[in-house]
Amino acid sequence: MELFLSTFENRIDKKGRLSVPAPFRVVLERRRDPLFLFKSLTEPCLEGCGAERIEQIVDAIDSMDSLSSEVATLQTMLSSAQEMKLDAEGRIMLSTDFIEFAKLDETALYAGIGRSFQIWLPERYRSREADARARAKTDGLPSLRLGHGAPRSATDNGDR
Amino acid sequence: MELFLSTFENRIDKKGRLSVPAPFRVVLERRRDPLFLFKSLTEPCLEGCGAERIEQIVDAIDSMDSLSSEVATLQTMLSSAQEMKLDAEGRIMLSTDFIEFAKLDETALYAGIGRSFQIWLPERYRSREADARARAKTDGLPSLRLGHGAPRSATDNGDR
DNA sequence: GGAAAACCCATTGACGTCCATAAAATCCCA
DNA sequence: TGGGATTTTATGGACGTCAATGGGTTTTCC
Repeated sequence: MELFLSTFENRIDKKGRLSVPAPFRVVLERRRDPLFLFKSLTEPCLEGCGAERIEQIVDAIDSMDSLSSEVATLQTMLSSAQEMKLDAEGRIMLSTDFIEFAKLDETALYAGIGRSFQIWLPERYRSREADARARAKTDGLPSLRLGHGAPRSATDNGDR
Repeated sequence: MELFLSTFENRIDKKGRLSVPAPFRVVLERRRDPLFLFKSLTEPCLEGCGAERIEQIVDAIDSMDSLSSEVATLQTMLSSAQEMKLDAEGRIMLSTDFIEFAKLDETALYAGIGRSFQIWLPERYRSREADARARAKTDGLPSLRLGHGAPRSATDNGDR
């Protein structure tokens, strides 16, 4: 598998250490990509992604008007981003800044959403999930135009 | 890593010394680049970068109409730039000019924004960050669909 | 001679590394 | 097929290292 899927709940110990789910670890190892976490711009959760996403943002900033508010927004993302090093047991250390931002306490919920994942306070995530399901019932499903999304082959290989 | 990311808060001691965050130092050392600081043109903060970036600005000036006001603006940046020498412990000495410009007092906040970083008075930075997040919630996220790779939509699609 | 800068060393607290344990999943062989 | 054995995973704690910080001493330049 090469995508982040499913959800996992793990404990955060007193030192702020948090195990990365084993299935996510194999995805990261396979991509041979460092892991970055940053604070979501729109929701009280953390987002995990690979280096290519970070580089995308850096390049976007360089090509935009440096006075635009969009640049300020992208800079906010970068300045909250941290490269996470896994210890021998596959754990990351969450800074107090991260913990407070996502309002985490003793357990964290990983939600895999394909090419990236999010980290939530479990109760908060579940209530959002319930909202989303309710909305789907009233508003119907977003149209999924499949097939034209990824014109490239499966192997992506973003080395340097 | 080769980018300036994340934020760090360090103290300015009585002598005006300020530690450069260790991750930033390794970026500079790896590029074997001296560190330059200059006053931001648009905000009350200092900007830090390597020599490479300074040369970029110089080249940009050379290729522009020397009478344009943009050139004058860029020249203003250069004229405030100082090469910073690190002491054995990785600290720089801020001139009173710099300190007054950014209105720093006891602690300074480093904000990594990719190829460069900024130095802020912590409270000032945080209020600006809050503004950016509020804007992102109402205006939506900047779309960054450039570059190569997967033509995904923006980050997480939080709004609806 | 005095102020400021460069240099050197000490402290402390955070973080990375290593090791131990328990629970769960997987394997294996009768 | 079932139950014991082995491996993997999650979690917790101990300890060493290094970054950040502060203070002191020497050097440099008016």
